[in-house]
Amino acid sequence: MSSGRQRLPLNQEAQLIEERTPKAAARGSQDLAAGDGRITTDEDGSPTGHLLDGLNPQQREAVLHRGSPLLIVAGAGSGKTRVLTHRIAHLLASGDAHPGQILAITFTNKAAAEMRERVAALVGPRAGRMWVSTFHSACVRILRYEASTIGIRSGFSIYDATDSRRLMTLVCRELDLDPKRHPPRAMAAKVSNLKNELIDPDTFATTAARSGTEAEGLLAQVYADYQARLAAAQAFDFDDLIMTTVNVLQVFPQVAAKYRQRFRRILVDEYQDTNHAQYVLIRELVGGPAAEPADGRADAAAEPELPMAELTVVGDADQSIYAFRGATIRNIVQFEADYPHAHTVALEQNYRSTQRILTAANAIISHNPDRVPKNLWTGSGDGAKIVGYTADSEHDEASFVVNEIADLHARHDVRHGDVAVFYRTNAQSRAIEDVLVRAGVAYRVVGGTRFYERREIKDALAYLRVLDNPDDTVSLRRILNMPKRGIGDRAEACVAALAQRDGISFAAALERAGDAPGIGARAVNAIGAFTALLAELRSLLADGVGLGQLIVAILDCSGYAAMLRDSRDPQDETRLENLEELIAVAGEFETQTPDGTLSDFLTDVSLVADADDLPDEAVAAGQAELERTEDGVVTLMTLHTAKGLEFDVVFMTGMEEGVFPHQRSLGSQKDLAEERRLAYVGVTRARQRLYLSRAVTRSVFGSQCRPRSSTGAGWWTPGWPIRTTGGHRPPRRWPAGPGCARPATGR
DNA sequence: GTCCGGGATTTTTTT
DNA sequence: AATCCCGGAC
Repeated sequence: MSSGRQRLPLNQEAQLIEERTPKAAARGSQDLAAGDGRITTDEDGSPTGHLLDGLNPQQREAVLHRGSPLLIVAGAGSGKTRVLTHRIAHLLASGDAHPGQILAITFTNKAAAEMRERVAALVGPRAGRMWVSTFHSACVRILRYEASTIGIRSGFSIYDATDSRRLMTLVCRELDLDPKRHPPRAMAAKVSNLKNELIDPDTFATTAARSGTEAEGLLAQVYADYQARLAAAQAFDFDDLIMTTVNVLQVFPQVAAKYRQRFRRILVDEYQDTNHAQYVLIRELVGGPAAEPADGRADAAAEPELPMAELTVVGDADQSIYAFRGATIRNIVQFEADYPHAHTVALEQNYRSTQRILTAANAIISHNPDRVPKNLWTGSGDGAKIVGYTADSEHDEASFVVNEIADLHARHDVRHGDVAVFYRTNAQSRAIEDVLVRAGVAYRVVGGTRFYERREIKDALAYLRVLDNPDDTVSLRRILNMPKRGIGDRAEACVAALAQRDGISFAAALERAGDAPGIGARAVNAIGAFTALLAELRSLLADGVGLGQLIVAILDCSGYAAMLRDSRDPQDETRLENLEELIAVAGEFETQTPDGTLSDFLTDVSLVADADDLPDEAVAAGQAELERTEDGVVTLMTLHTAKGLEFDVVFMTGMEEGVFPHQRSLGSQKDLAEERRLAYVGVTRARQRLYLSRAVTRSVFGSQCRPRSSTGAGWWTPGWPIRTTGGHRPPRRWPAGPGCARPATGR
C-alpha cells in the first residue's frame, strides 16, 4: 500500500491554467495555454482542476500569497520544492510575472534543472527565460555580463576547492609558514569564512592590526596574498563569486539598478543553508527592505524608489547541515526581523514517509537544544518497523545491506532504483561497493570522486584553462610537469622566484627560464620544450580548431595520452576512457552551443554538479543493460548529497560514534547538533523502509579501529520501535548494548 | 651533493 | 590529493 500522496507524474501535474486571474486572460493567456498543448486533461481526457489541485490549505496559501516577503518554514517531505515550483508556475499562469522577471535559486544545479523542467511542464516553453540556478551560477552570469564595467576578464578561471587549496599551499610556502602549525587546509578554511562574512582583506588587516593577535596578523597577510594571487591569475574561487558579486552590486549603483529592475520575483530554496554573503546578495537584489528614513531626514522627494522585489524563501532549520562552510540559520530565524512585513507559512504535514519513520526523525531532532519545536505528521499508516543491525565489521555490515536489498527485491518487489545507501564519508562506500560487485547488483556512486574531479580530467582541463587564460598560474603549475618532462620542484621554485623578483607573471618567467637564478641547464631545456608546446597549442586554438580536436591535440602533443597508454597501471586504461568521454562532452557542448567559447565551456564544467548528466558513474557489476533500465540501480551517496532526495528504502550505515557522528564533531555540542540534523535529513529521505546499521570494528586505511560508544546507548537515544527479528541473521543488540567495548585506539 | 620520480601514508561533509 | 622519504641519475 503506497502511503501518502505520491508525487504526481508531470502530465497530471500539468493541470492548471484554467483558473487564471483576469489580468492574464487579457493578454498572456493565449500564449500560456498554447504553451505546449499539454494542458488540462487527465488520462481519460476529462478536465482536471487547476494548479492548486492536490495541495493542502497551507500549501495553497504559500502558492497564492502576494505582496509582502514570504517565509515558508517546512518540515522534511512537506512538499516545499513542489510548492515553490507551483508558486512560480502560478505567477506565470496568472500573469503576475513574466519569466524574465523571475530569479529562482536552488541548492544544486540538478535541482535547478528539475525545477525548470517542472515549471516548463506546467506553463510551457515560455518558462525558458527564467533564471533558475544556484547562487554560484547566477553570480558567474552576472560577473560575466558586467565584466567590462567591473574591469575584469570575462573569461576568468573558476577555482574549485582543490584549486584554491593548491594556491593556498603556494601562499603558505612563500610566507614560510610551518605547515604543522598553520596547515594550508586550515588557512584556506579561515580565509573562506572571512569571505563568507564579506570581510575584505583590507578591513581585516586593519582590525587585525588594531587589536589582533599574532595569529590574526598572519592570517591577514595570508588572506591579502591569496587574494592578490587570485587576482593575478584572473581567477575567482567559489567564495569570491558571491563576495565579488555583492561588492559589484554595492559599488556600481547602475548595475544594481539594472538587476533590481529585471528580477521582480526572487525565490530561494534551502534558505537554511545560505551564508551571510548569500543573504546580503539577496538583500541587494530585492532592493530592500526599504530603510525607514533615518533621523527624520525624509529624502522621499529625491526620486521614486523602485519597490522591493517579491521575495520568497523556503527552508527548514532542522535540515541545516552546511554550517561548516558558513551557512547560518540566522537567515531563516531572523527573516521576519529582516523583512518587517514578512508573512510566514508553516508546512508540517509530511507526504513522504511512514509514521514510524517520522517518529524516529522527531525523536532524533528533539535532542537538539535551542530549536523551534516542530512535529512532523502524516496521514498515512505506521508502515514497516525500522530495522537496526549491529555488524561485526564493515564487511558484515555491507553483506547485511546487500542481502536485505536482495530480499526486498525478491519478496517485496522493491526496485533497485528505489533503494539508497547512505554513509557519512565517501571512503565508506568502498566496503559496500565490494559486496555489491560480488553480488552482481548494479549500483552507482553519487559524488565521491566525480567526473570533473578525476585527476586526468582536471589535467586536461588545466591545459585548456592555460590556453584560455595564460595568467592562470595554478593550472599552469599543475601541467608544468604533467606528464613528467623533467621539470621538478626545484626548477619550478626557481622560476617562481624569478617571477617574484622581476614582478612578472609565472607564464612570463617561464619564457625566460634561463634567467632564473640557480636553475639547471636540463630544466631550462625541458621548460623550453614545454613553452614551445603551449605555443603550438595556442596557434591551433587561434586557427579555430574545434574543442574536441583541441583536446585530442593536447593529449597527443603533450605525451599525456602516450603516458597513459604505456602505463602498466590498469587504472590508466579507465583514465583514457574518461578522457574520451571528456572529448565527447566537448563535442556535445559544441553542437548544443554553437557560438560557445572555450571560456563558456570551462565555466560550464566548473560549475556542474549534475551527477546524472555525467557519463562515468554506474559501475555496472555485470548486470544486463536491459535489467538495469527496468530495475534501476542502487544509489550510494553521502548523507550530505542526499539532501532534497527521497527513496522508498534507505540504509544508513556506519552509525558509530567516531564515524557518524564524525570524530571531529564529538568535542562540541554545536557540531554534534549538526550531526543530529544530518541524521534527521538521512532518516527523512525514506518513504517506506529505513535501516540503521553499524559495525563493531571497522578498518580504516588497513588498520582496525574500534569505534567507541561512551554512553552505551550511542550518541542519541533512539526513541522509536526497532524490529527485533528479521534480517538474514539475528540482529545483535541495538541500540541498547554497548556494542563497542574499547575506546578508539586512534588508528 | 643535487635533483627528480616513485612509493607510502593519510582524507568530513561540498557549491 | 598532498606530503614526506628514499633510491637512482646526473
